[in-house]
Amino acid sequence: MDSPKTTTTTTTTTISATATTVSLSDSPPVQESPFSNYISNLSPIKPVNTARVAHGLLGISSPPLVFKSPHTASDRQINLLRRFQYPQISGAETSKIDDGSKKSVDSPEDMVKSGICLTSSLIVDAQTSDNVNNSEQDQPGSSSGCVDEYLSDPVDADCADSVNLVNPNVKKSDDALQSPESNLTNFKIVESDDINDKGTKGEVSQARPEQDGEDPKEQPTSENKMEKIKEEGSLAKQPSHVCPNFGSDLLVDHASRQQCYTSGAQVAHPHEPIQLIAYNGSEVSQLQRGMSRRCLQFEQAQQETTKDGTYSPNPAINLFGSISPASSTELEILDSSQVELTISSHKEQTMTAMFSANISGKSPVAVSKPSGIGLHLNSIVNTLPMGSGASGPIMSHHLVENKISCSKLSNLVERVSLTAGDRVLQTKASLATSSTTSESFHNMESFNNLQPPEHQVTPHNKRRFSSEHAGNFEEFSPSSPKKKRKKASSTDGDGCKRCNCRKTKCLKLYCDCFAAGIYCAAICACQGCFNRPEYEDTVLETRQQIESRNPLAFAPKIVQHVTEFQAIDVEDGDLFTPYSGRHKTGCNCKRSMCVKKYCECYQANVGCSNACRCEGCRNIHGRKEEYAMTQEIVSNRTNEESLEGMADEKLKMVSNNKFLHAELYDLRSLTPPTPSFEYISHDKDAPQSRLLPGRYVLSSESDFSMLPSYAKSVSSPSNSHGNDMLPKTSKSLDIASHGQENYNITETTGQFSPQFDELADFSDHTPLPNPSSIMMASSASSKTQDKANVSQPQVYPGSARLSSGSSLRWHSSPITPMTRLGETKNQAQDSDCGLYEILEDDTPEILKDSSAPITSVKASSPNKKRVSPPHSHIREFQSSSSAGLKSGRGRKFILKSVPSFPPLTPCLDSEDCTQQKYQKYRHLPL
DNA sequence: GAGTTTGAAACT
DNA sequence: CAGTTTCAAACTC
Repeated sequence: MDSPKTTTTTTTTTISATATTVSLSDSPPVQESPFSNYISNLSPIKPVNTARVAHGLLGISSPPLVFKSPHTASDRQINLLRRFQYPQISGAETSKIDDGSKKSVDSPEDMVKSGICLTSSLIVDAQTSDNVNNSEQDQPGSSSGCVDEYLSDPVDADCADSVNLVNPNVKKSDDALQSPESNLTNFKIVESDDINDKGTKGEVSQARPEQDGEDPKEQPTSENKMEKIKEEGSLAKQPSHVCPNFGSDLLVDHASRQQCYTSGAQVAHPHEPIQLIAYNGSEVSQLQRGMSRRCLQFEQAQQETTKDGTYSPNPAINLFGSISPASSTELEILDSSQVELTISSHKEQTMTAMFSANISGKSPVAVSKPSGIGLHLNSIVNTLPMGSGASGPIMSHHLVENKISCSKLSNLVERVSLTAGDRVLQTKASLATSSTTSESFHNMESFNNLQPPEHQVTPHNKRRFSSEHAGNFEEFSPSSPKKKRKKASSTDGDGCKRCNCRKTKCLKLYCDCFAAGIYCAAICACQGCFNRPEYEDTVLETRQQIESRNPLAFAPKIVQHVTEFQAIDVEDGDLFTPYSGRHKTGCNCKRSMCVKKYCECYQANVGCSNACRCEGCRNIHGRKEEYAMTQEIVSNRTNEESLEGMADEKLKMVSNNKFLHAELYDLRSLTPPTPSFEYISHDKDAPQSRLLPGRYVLSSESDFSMLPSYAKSVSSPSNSHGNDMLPKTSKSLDIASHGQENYNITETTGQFSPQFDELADFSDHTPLPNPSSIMMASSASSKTQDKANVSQPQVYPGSARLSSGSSLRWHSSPITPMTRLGETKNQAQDSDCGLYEILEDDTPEILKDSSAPITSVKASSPNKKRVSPPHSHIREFQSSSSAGLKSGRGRKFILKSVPSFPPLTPCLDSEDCTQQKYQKYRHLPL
């Protein structure tokens, strides 16, 4: 298959196909002529196939959602999953194939890379799909992509992903049509190659009966591919880790794959290959991590589990721990989003860590915990908030800490283990450094990742692993309940939950794990835990009971809702204004003043809202009063905007997005602050930031002015930083528009950003071509930037955006990203209204209230153009990331990038920003 | 590490 | 729906 001839032809075909596809995409594909048929096949939009694919995917993937907030399972997630799967696969195979893949990839991918992504998502998709479809070769190649490719790919991948996200249909169609042979085949092949597992194939086949017939073909093709890969592999850079790791990696990958396959998300995407390349290391690790983490996907999990018959049909899985396929699937889904976001950011950030880790060689230990990813929206939310803000490294460290707590790994090591991107980094690192080191490291990670966090607790967790499975939680609890307890703080860096339940058996919402829809892990210090795969039935029953009482009991507590400021410009640019999350039911704090983690709002890094019944609210993320004010303002804005600029905005809309954005920003700046706004600013410090919409603040100056007041307020510790940040931020913003430069600047910004809302404001104000760019700049952490520079230099402005988005993920994502992502993704895809999306699902009534207005605004007025300035705050960043997600709904890359954020960020932020904040808060009178 | 505080969850 | 109790996390020492 891989013969050069084929490749060439394929490429050519692909090109033509691509062009054709593009045209076709718009109109129903012409099926009559063979050529047209072929093209049509390539074309992403085919209902029939799509349906089919959807079935497989949906059936598997969707159900598993732990949360009822159903949206999470959306196509997008699936896509994400797919990505991960690919990466994994690619990771294993890639190692073998890398070089070959590069070659093959080069032609096809290059085209894609060439900026197609930027040019048009459709085109990209078509190409990617075409490439994949046309020749299986391509996929492997893409997947296998060399390190460089990986680096470059990320962007492309992002683009593709974003595209996919944007047009789920397209993806589906592509997958269904094209993938069946190529993609599916690849997967199967890969699996077969890697593991030779019947189960995997069987699973896949189950997922897609259709494919059964294809299998035979696939294998041969796979073999061919493999051969090619091998041949090329020598040439290619090959991520050293990949090949060497096989033992572990393969297993891991396989396991993850299986899960994925099982879930059905496994369906390969033509696009994914590229993505895979990009994400390879990180994604894989993350996936594995996610895998390791047991999620309760209650209903689905059961079903799937039943089907599978065992949590870990594959030996590999078993090795790592019992992971219910279903759960894994869900996790993956959730994780995938996170991972994706995380990956890019992690890649960059992690790079350093990776290297260090590699050097240290402690990596194994570090790996212990899957960065993961907790996966539940709730968990995510919670976790994110925790870490909101700090620098990438810190975050990683933070995350790792949980893991590390048990182990005493160096920070570096921890970092390494933490980041999903590690692999990527490793890959890179391996290139730079000796492959061996990276390899070992990778292997370790993979195992660790796969292993449940519990095991991971200690570097030697692996050992436990077996025991763990065999034994119940009890085994663990006895081991070190106390220790665990302490460290076991509610969330791991990853966002994984840990509990210390003693009386509830982890079957009540008291248990964070249970509440998050995940099984307790070894890390948990719970006693008499029934929240384990072994007691799945019990868990499900209990869950149902609880749900019967409160259908939203397992829904994410933090709902993202568009705030006024969050205004969305979705039309062209898909600007996603950051949106802030709110606690679904609000808090009821009476003595903590919402400045301690006792407050769920504060804990989630979200401001208090009308739903809160708190007393003396001083939530730095936004006071309850402020929230009310904001709403008022928003309503006012809406009115004003609708009146003012309907026509103007439309005109602008017509103009380029950049133009539009810039103008919008300007307009915002111009827009006189609403009285309420001013009032708010005066009144409140930190909270104010939130209230202060960027638009209100005309210029950085205004921001500065704001800042002082803000700083004055004792409550906000960040103020000082904020001041510093602002200037930097502004710079970063300017630069950001230019592209890669952003990264450098961004770094500085990123560090600060987490804490400051102002940044968001700036970003808003700054006339960046794309909001995403802004986001990126602001969000990107120094580490990320560095990495980006190194790894992503390839990326171009357009791509940069994407990448930047990823970087943002780091910073901003922390909050709810996961949750949001899941929800958002689904929602986004669903309808045009990215904004609505959030509200829709999870947002409970309360949120709806706030949201409703927004949506109305959006719909009614051209406001969309305006990118409402984010709330200033860490949240804002996060929100921004989430915003990205929203954008995703639109179609843009941003979405993808946004989703990815969430996972890791928290950790990063957590240390720097969070701690600082925390300390400051402590000072606050409580 | 033990004990206290806190607020959500659960219960009445 | 409100009040009380239970619970586990967050926090303090």
